[in-house]
Amino acid sequence: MSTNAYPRTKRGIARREQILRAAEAMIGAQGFSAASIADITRHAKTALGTFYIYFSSKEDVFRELVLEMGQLTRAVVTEAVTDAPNRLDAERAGLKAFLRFVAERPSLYRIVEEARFIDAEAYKAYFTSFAKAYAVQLSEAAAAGELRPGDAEVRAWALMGIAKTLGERYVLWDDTSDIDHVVDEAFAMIRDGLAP
Amino acid sequence: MSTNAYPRTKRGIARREQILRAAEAMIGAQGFSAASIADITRHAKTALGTFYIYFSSKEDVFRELVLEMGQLTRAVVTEAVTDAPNRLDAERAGLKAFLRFVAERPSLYRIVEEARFIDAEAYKAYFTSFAKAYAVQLSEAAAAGELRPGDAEVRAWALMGIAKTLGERYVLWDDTSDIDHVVDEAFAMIRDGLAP
DNA sequence: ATGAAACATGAATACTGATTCATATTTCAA
DNA sequence: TTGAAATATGAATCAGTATTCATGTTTCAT
Repeated sequence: MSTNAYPRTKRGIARREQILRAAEAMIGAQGFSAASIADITRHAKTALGTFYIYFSSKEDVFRELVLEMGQLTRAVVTEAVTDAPNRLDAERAGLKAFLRFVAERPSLYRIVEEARFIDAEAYKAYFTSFAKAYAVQLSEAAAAGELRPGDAEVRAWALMGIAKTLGERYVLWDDTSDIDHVVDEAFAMIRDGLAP
Repeated sequence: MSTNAYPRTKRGIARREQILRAAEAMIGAQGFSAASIADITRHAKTALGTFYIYFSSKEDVFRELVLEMGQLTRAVVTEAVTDAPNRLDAERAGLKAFLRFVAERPSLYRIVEEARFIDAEAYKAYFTSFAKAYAVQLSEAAAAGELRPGDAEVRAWALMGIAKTLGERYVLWDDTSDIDHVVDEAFAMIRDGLAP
C-alpha cells in the first residue's frame, strides 16, 4: 500500500534490508530502467507486492540508495583523512580511500552517477553538500599556509572530478590495474602541478 | 521499415536532420527514457512513422548523437589548441574551449554523460579514444621538457575529469558564474599544484 | 513528362513493467 | 494465550510507448 514507513517487527526490518540490498545489486548491475521491481523482489526472495510495503516506488528505493552512498562515502573519506598530519597528505589519503571504496561497492557508485538522470535533485544535493564541506577544509588549509592560496570551491569541484573519473576508468572499467600507482601519479599532479 | 539508410533526396536529408535535432533537444532536455519517439517527431513536425525511415530505433539516434558530440568536442578543442605556443597554454585554452562548448550545446553534453547508461560501449569508446590522443600530447610535451615528467595516461584522465565536473557544476548548473574565473583557478591548480 | 523509387502518414499492434488489492499469514504487546 | 496490527502474496489492473504496416504522396533521373 505504498507506505514506505519504517518496519515495526524484526521480520520487517530484515525484509526491508533484503529488498534494499537486492535493489542495490539489480540497479547497480542493470541500471535503473532495466532493473524491474520483479527482478529486485526475485533477487530478494520475496513476493512482488512486498516491495511496496517498504518503498513507495522504484524512485523511492533509488533515492534511498543514493542517500546511503552519500553517507558511506563521506564516512569512508572522513575516516581515512582524520589522522593525516596536513592537508596534502589528507588529499592523498582521501583519494586512495575513495578509490578503494569504489572497488568495494561498484554498484553504489554507479547508482550515484545514474542519479543525475533519475533524481537530479538528490544528485545535486549530494555533490553540492559534499563540495561545500570539502571547500571549507581546503579554505582553512590555505589560510593555515598548508596550500597555495586559491579559490577553494573551484578546487573542491576539480578534485572531486579527478576522483570520480579515475574511479570510473581505473576501478570500474579496469580493476586489474594498480590503484596505488594511479593515486601516486594523480597526487603528484595535484600537489606539484604540471609545470616543470 | 527500420532502415537507417542515408536519405537520397533533398527532402530526405532535411527531414533526417530535423529529426536528429529534435532528438537532441528532447533527449537532452528530458533524458533518454522520458523522451518518447512521439515527442521527438512532434518537435520535428513530422509523423511518428517517419522516425523509422531514418533511424532503426531510439538507441540508434542516441548513438548517432553521441558520435556527433564526440566529433564536435574533438574539433572544438583541437581548434582552440592549435595555436597555443606550448602545452600549458594549450591546457588552459582547451579547458576554456570545452566549457564554452558545454555552454553552447548543453544537451549534447548531457547526452554523452547519459550514454554511460544507455550505450556503455559508445561511451567507453568515446572517452578511451579521446584519452589516448590526449595522453600522446601530454607524453610528447613531457618529453620535450614542457611538463614535469609523469604518467601521461593518468594525467589525461584526471584532466578530463576536471573538465567534465567543472562543466557540469559551473556551466550546466549555474551558467551565470564567470567561466574565465573558473578556468583561471582550475588552470592555476593544474599548472602549479596545491603545494605552497 | 513520367513512373519507379523514396518518402510520409498515423492508426493499429505488441509488449513491458509499475502499481494495486483482496486475501492469507505472522508477529508481539498485553 | 490472543487478537489487532504488521507483514506477505501474486494475480489482476493500468498505463505508456516503441515499433510496424498498409496506404498515400512526392521526388527526380531518364
